[in-house]
Amino acid sequence: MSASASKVSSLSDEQIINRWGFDYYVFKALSAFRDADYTAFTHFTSIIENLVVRPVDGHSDMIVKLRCMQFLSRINNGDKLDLTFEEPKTPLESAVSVLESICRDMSVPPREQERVKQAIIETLIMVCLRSGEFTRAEEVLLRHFSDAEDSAGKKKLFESLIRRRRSSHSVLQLSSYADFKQDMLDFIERLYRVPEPFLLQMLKRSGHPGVSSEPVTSSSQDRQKTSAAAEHHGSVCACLSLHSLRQVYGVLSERYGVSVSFTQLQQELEEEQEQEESPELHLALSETPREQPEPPYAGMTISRLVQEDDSQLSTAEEEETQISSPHRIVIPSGPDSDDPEVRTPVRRSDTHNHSSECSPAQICTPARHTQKHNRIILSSDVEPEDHATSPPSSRRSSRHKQQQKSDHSESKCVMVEDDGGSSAQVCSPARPSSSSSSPAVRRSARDTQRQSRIVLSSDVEPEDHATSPPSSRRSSRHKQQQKSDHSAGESALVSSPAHPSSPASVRRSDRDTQNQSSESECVMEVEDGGSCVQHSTPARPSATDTQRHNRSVTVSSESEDHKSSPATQTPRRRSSPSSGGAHKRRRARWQDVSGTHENWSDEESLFSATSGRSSKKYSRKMWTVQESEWLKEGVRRFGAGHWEKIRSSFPFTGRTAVNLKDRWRTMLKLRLV
DNA sequence: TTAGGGTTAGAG
DNA sequence: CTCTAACCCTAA
Repeated sequence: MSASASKVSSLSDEQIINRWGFDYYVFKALSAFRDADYTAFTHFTSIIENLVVRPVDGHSDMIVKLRCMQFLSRINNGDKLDLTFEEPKTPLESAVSVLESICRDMSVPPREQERVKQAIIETLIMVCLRSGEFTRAEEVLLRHFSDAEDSAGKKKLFESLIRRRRSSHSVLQLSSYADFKQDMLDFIERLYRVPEPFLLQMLKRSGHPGVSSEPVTSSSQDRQKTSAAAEHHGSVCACLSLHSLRQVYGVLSERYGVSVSFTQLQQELEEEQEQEESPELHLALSETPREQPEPPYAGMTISRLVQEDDSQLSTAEEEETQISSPHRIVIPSGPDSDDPEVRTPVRRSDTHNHSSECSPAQICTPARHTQKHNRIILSSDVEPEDHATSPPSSRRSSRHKQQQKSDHSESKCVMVEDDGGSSAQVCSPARPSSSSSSPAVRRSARDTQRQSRIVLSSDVEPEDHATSPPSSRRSSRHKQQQKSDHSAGESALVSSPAHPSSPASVRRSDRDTQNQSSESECVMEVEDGGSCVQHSTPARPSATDTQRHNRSVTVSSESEDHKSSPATQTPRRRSSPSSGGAHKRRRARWQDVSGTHENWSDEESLFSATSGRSSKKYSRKMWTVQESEWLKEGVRRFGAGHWEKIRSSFPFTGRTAVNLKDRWRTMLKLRLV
């Protein structure tokens, strides 16, 4: 017990519940995509994006799901050439990158990978041709088009269309982008079947009418497979009859060495139930820890959990241990085999326990608590806002002053980074009334950036700067040879937040019919305006980070004298503004967040696209807090030096193992870890 | 692949 | 111009 208790306590209710929400919205997003309701899809991805900013109990399947969402978001916006998810790339090129990540993580047959990639490239070329972007089409053709024989004919055709500057051709007319989207969806679904989310199961179980239990169905899959997959993901919580349960229990207990008999167990359950209605026991499928189990699993009791794709059994052993306690039965979901999903909730007779059952309280997640907070951003929408669109631009300038200026500005929104490490964004209700009363919503609003900005930041935005074009980069640049001495300067300044590398993003204006862009009213309440793509969020610049670690670092640029030996010494945190500081700081962060970086590049946005491509050769991408968190978690989990492993265990995009290593070095230097 | 020194973008 | 986080290069 105690063990389990501690386990449970390691996760906050928010993490657990956010996880349920996450699973649910991923499921809904896929359903929407399948139904060709792309507006809804973008709305769901927006919600997900916002959700993930909060601490979430993350498991590895979360990464898989996020990748799928990223992929589909890019596909969804693939016909909008003016959008970008990653700096210079078109949405479909970004989709190819995501595809590669997916294939790396999930072992996709090379042929399939090639086929999908080729389909994406062909579509991209057609999109370019249709919109008259011949140069770009040519570029794509040369760079990515397969040299395979079977595509030689197409290549020729495209070449000729490009040469003749033809943007209409029967081939172009024939292929519909909508079909392409569905094809891509089929690919994703073949690859990873999303289990029915816990929340839906609960709803169903509670007898709520109108809940369809149908898991995602994929056109190309047979039903059987579907259900098998679902089971296997462990998340299905079907109620079994007592009889079946007994049988299943017998088999499993034998297999895993559980000595408690079913009857005993049942009695205990009943007793407990009587004593407290509380929900405690549920048999559930526990999640199998996907990667190696790290910590001791204390008791995992829980129910639910979505399991990953293939669950491996290796966990069986571990789980076994846990089983010892009578009430807690963990049944590993087996390999694909037939394991039943079990979970019965309470004895079936009492129907009403459902409710209790559902109570979150008990959910524990499986082992490794991995990243507790995954924060990812994904926005999908593109927003067509017209006018103004919030001037994206400015962000950079504001940055430095964040500290100060913030003060007066509002106080409402704050970003909280937690000290604990998780980063949370809190927004206090900044916005005024507006519709959203519910907190929940608050963030969601984000989707449109503008809104989000507004909402969240209410004031933050220094509007003024808005204009400042980021562009002003200084060209100065020749190398300074003199760098000599001080290397020191490590001042704590972490300052610069990420600067957006690119200026504003422009957002595309036309909203097309497809609805892809979600824009619309953004969802919930929020003001409708537009939405935009970038999500601004999280990224707080490093400064933030720093702070989060409590080291308060200064933001100021003042010089810190350099102490000669910087690194080691504590970079004094001097400035931290004491007292009131907190406020300010936060605000500052918030500022950053909100407006400032619109371009937190790719990374930031798992789903979002920015428009406006900047074609600079390479622009540096500042590390977001989320990325740093992942890195820390990765080091904690795998140890420093295992960069590649860490990289592949978190949804980093656009970061190489070397980048991770460099970032870690920087973090050490700054004593952020 | 990683470690570690050198280079560069870009803020102050 | 200075300074530094992010990047790059390359030996091991």
